[in-house]
Amino acid sequence: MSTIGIKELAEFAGVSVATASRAISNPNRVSKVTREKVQAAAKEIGYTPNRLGAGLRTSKTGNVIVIIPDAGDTFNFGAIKAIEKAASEHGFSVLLGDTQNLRERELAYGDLVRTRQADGIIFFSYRLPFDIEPGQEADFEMPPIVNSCEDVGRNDIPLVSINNELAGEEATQHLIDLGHENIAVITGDSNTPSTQDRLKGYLTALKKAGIRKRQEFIQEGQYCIEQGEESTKSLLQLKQRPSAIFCFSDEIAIGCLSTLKSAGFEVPGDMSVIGFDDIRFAKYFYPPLTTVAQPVELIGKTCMQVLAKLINKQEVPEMRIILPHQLIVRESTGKPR
Amino acid sequence: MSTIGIKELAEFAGVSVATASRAISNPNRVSKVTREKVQAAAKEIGYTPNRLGAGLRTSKTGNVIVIIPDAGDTFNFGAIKAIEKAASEHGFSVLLGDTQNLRERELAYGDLVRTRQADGIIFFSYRLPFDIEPGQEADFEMPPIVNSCEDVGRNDIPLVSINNELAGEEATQHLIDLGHENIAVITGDSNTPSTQDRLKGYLTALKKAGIRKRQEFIQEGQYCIEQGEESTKSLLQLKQRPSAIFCFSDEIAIGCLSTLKSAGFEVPGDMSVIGFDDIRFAKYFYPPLTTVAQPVELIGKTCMQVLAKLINKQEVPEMRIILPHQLIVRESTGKPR
DNA sequence: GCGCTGATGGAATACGTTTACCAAACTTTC
DNA sequence: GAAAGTTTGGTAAACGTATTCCATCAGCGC
Repeated sequence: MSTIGIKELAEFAGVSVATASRAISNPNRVSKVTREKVQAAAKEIGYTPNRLGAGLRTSKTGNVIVIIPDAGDTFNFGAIKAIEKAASEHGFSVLLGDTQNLRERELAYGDLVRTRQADGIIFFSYRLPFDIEPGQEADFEMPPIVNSCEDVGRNDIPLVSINNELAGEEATQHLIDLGHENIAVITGDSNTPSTQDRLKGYLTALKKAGIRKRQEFIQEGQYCIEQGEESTKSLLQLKQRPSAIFCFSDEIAIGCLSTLKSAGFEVPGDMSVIGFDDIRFAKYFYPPLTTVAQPVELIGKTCMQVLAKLINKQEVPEMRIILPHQLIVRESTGKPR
Repeated sequence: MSTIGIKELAEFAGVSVATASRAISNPNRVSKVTREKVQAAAKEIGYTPNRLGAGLRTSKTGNVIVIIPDAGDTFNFGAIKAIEKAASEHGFSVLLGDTQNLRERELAYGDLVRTRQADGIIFFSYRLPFDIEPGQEADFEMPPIVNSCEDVGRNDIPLVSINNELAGEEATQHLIDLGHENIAVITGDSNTPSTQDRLKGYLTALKKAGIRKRQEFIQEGQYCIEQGEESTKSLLQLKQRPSAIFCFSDEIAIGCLSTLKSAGFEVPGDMSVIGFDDIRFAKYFYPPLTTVAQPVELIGKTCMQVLAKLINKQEVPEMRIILPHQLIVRESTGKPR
């Protein structure tokens, strides 16, 4: 059972191998007549090009790898989905690289482009998926790679993100505007630039309003529901309790709301809660969650556009693309009692 | 800048190409001494095998494609994540194929194994990602493929699923046990076997309890939040309203709960609600959601195990693997008023 | 020393495609 | 009808690897 390759196709269509190849993968270098003839023949004998063979020749796989600490996180996954959509429009397939925050897995996925399983990388981690010292120059040629949502601070790698600091400030300001003075935060992983920046923004807002920072109001954590529960419990045990909590992700807010409810606190009556991300469940929370929306669709699309440019060795006009966020006021925030 | 291939590696390590290749990709066909020597050399000169070249030779890519109608759905995504984890343990990478229920995209992703971009397929759709008439024999050799969660009813393709009919019956029975007689359902896509089976189970439970089926209590829909909202509104407008709603997915239940709340209904006081899937948010709903848990981790792991067997041309002992579901009673169901 | 086993070397082939090269044929334009 | 341009054919090389074939060699038990 010999497989049908391009030689068989060429023979069947009555053209040369060269022409057959041109007709399949470079349709405009061939006359319309032959193109259609070849394509019809391909359909008839059931020819499908072997991308491995082609890839070996052209050094392209048509895959991009998305490296992400926790693909299960709703915000992260929204971004992946958006990337997948954009990728397929660009003719790429996406490989999923869920690292569970393990360095070993980050490196393994980062290797996929060196081993020619992928043409490029989009990563959502706060560290590069290569063995490079943070400040250092790379001692190898950097593959096509874009940095999304977490700014690793390299100016040789394009960044696609929102302005987390400003967003953090605005969220805090919203609470201040409502009259809150005792505002706690539950952060994400303090290694991540996103958390660091949002925290900066929070502090800036407090300072501008002349509100003293209280260390016990800053609960450092992880971007997950369980963290929201735990940190909220800690906050409720404080002698001087906050009247508002700024959760650095909507998942944290889920845990926070749930814990508040169990403890008999009314939201926003007894406690205002604001989230971050605007995941698609946010408006279905009880109460519907005030949050800072990140434009996931746009983030995904932009990442893929930039990556495609990099892969095709085109100029990337802007290395730091800052996309707009938006404060979405729903019903989980209100005036303090 | 010549790339370093296996020739260079062999030369550097002082062995033949054959031995170098054996040491890298078939470690037990070579003595420990040489194996370590070669691997050390590989590390030193930074050799990484080109999987394209290897793949071309071996006809293996190391990728599997997961084809799924809506990867954003929390249940679906849980399964993908589990597959990804299992895949990486088996040495595979996973390609993400979100079809948005478009036939064209299903076929495109199904083609990935013919074009040798993937070695196998796991699909969550109710139709095969190939052009085959439903009842027909395939006129080509079926690639390694496993059918997950939606039984397409082919005995030449392994199925990994729960028993949806039984699960549907048990969920309904739970409501009956609580004393409900007016039980509505909001289904998923009525093309899907999962919805068809759950519906069968629902009807069986009613019948066994001697409760008459009411057509207006059966709201056909989609597995999404918006459907939950819309169908719940319809149900609330009925002259004779149900006292309990069985939502065929937790996402539907989110929409349902939200609409009930807006309409001033207490859950479970005025209306009991039960979901399906036990997505990780289910227990954080208000009230925490009674639901039927699907073992997503196990589903993902099992799919990958079976697929790996298929890819390695090993015997698959069982073509229909039915995994256990579990009714999880939380606080969204109770006795009718 | 003999025969046996297991490890290795050297050379060559195949996987399926793209593309460069050059020549030939065909089409359009003036 | 000639010149210029476009399309095609034929051939061959290249991409990087695994693997086969056979020969060789080292080590080992007897």
